[in-house]
Amino acid sequence: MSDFITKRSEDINQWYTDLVLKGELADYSDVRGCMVIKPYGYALWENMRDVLDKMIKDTGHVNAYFPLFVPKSLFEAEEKNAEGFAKECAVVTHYRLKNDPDNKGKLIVDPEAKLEEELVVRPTSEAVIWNTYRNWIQSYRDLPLLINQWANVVRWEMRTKLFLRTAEFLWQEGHTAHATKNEAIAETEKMLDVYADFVENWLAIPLYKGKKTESERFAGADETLCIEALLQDGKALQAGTSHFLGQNFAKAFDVKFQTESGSEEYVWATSWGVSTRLIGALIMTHSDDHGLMIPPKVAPFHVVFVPFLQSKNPEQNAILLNKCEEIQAKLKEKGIRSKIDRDDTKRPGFKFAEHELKGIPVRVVIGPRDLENQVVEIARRDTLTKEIVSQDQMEIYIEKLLEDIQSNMFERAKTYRDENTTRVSDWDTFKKQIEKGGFVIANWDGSAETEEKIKEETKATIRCIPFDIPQVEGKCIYSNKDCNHTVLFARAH
RNA sequence: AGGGAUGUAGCGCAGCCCGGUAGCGCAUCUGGUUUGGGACCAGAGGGUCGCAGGUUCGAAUCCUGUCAUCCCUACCA
Repeated sequence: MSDFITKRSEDINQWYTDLVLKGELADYSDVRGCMVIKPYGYALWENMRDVLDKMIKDTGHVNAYFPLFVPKSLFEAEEKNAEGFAKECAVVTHYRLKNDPDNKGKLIVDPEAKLEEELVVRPTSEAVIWNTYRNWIQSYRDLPLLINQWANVVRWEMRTKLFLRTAEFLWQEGHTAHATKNEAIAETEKMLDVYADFVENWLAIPLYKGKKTESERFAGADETLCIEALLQDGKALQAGTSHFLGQNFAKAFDVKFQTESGSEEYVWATSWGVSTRLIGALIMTHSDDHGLMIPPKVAPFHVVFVPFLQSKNPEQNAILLNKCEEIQAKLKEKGIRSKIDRDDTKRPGFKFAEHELKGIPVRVVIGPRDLENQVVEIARRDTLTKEIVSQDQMEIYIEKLLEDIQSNMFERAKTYRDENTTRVSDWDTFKKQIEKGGFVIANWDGSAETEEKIKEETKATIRCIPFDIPQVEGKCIYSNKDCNHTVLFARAH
């Protein structure tokens, strides 16, 4: 059947693409490198966004919106940041089209309408925001300034992959200004914890938290903290980052404030972001050969009802649908989102497969036999098991079941992650382990040269210097020098 | 950006070598029989063959260019 998806064991990249397309999360567009997020995928994003937005606000931040376009002169003000993004920027050079005199009905760029200064389509908003902050910050009383924005950004990628790497993507970016270095560092750490909380407890994706090495650091940052996930293809994925920007942007944009004692100082900055890439992480962490598996806490629908409708039996259909609506109303009181599959042209087996493909956590099946017996059949997506449950108190059963599914999905992902995290101490084992996939814990001498050599020879990078794995004395996996940096290696997306 | 492959109906493909009326399967629509794990029968609709040039009496087919997608490298959230 054409609707079947490729098995993970056959081709995991095709499996992933099948899940996104056939699960109706997104579609390819006719625009290079850009995708269309379909209603079902966008509903998932909205749920994720709403939860995270609340967490960001609960930690004292407010939302604002800054322009899509960045004048080139502003963009280049912070040199390291500009250099880091330069080769993936889309640039607007003209502001007008006109009719093509040689080709009726076609348009050409009007050469008369060249912009005096080119506009960079934001790959990130530090430049525009810091240029604005200069005007907003005069005194220590204006600090801290804690602002977040939900926006789209563009990074001109050569090779794209649905959700995981697209030219345009949606994200949130927080940009904060502080009076002291310590306060900015605390903010950087706090937001990393917010991300970790969100990703582990809502998306059910286990993480390693840590800090980036200098070579993996965000351009323009003094320190980059990150959360790293392990996907089912054995590759690591940076799921979110939080940057301590020092005074780099304050100096580049001349953002100073007057202290209580009257002196003038540059402010300290942070920025932090997560994107629609998290949807890719979610898909690649939880799904199986039957399709998507969406954690209940962010699923567009918690429950789908499949009544056994028969096109020639409208009376019975009405009774079945009534029963579904009755249960649906009770579920709604508990905050459980559900939908009823009212299609009477498809057979039940087809529908089961369809809803499994879309990853709906719980399926409630009800037919004439169940009506007689006052029961329903409840199937859970994570284990694919079914149970017959009495119709009274169903909403309590389902509420509990959703919690079980959420925690089971996290535990299962954590087991996979832990089983694929290996500590090694010799180079041969290191290479073999990297080849197999997963995280490899090893000691590193701290030098960029060693890091680079390891990358050249194994394609593995240092994902982070992890916070939750003890730093131990030992010899560097590559150079054999004594050292005490214990780091996390993996091949990454 | 480099190497390889592919663009023909909504999807998956055949036809191309050897130029001569556009095909198949799935999906869709209509009617009927079905319905507790991806139903069956009959009929119907749907395509400027990625796009632009060229060769030719004639191009899906040959030639040139171009764009896009997929895989492998490089880069990246």
